[in-house]
Amino acid sequence: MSDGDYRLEEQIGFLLRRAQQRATAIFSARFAGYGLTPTQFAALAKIADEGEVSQNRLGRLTAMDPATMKGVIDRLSERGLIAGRADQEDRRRTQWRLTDPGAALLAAAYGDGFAVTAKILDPLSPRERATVLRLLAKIV
Amino acid sequence: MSDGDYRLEEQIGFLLRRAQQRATAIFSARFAGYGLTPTQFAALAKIADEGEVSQNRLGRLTAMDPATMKGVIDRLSERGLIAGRADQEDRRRTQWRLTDPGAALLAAAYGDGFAVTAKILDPLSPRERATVLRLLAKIV
DNA sequence: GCAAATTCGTTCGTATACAAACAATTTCAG
DNA sequence: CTGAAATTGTTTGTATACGAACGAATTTGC
Repeated sequence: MSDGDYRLEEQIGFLLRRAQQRATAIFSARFAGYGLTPTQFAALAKIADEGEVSQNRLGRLTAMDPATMKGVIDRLSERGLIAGRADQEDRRRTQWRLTDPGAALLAAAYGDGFAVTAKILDPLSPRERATVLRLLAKIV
Repeated sequence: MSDGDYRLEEQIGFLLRRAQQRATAIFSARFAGYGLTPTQFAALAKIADEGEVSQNRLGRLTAMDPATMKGVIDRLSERGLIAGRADQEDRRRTQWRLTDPGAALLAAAYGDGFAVTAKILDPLSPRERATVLRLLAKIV
């Protein structure tokens, strides 16, 4: 396989990495005031959806492995945005829910979440936006 | 903005993060024998393209900031895959090139790079593959 | 020419991301 | 019922990723 054939800029992996860099940058700019990262926001949103959820299950819902999930949970918990309790039925589990400040912060932030999505997709036409979402969902 | 409106799974940022997780997993499985990460492979491929390249310029070509680039350079250099020399014309710069073992490893790995790309795109039709590359290039 | 601005590379701190190994607990199979 | 298997959460180590601040060197603007 000759060198000249491999064009990094055309590889899907490289494009995905760069697209995610731009997406994260747009998110960070918009969420600087909240002090939330993309993964932290995803965790809060999913806890809100579930009402109460175990740590590992939250990890599966937000696509974080257990080790990563622990760090995210620890930081949200230290900030008082979520609270955990030991599960009586399964003593391995910790169930997590939003605190009132966490719910209030999330409620205020949802609109910015939509704004981030809109800005990331801004270079595309409405038709292209639907296409890219559909194709990405297929390769996930 | 009501909670129920925000569906994490449909946000472009979340899809990009999950797609990249899958891409990285496929890369890691294929490149386990080389002990190369996606960014390390990208750096080697770009150094090969350039012949000789400064650290910051390599970072721009591979989409890594200077702090990240340093870590990647250090690990490739410690393994003897690349070698650096002080630039006489601009004494702030270090110029990097492949060593013979680095060039040999890269030559052997190119084919696996194509295989990774093919496997990531496997769920898509040829037409869809071209579309997703084109749309991702637009949002980068 | 020369001060200001920029560039190059480094360092520190924080936050994902994941492999691997682990103890505690629960579930499953025979 | 009981030993094996699976699940839950933790810890350690390695590797991106990037903001911020920094000294050294170079380029720019006037």
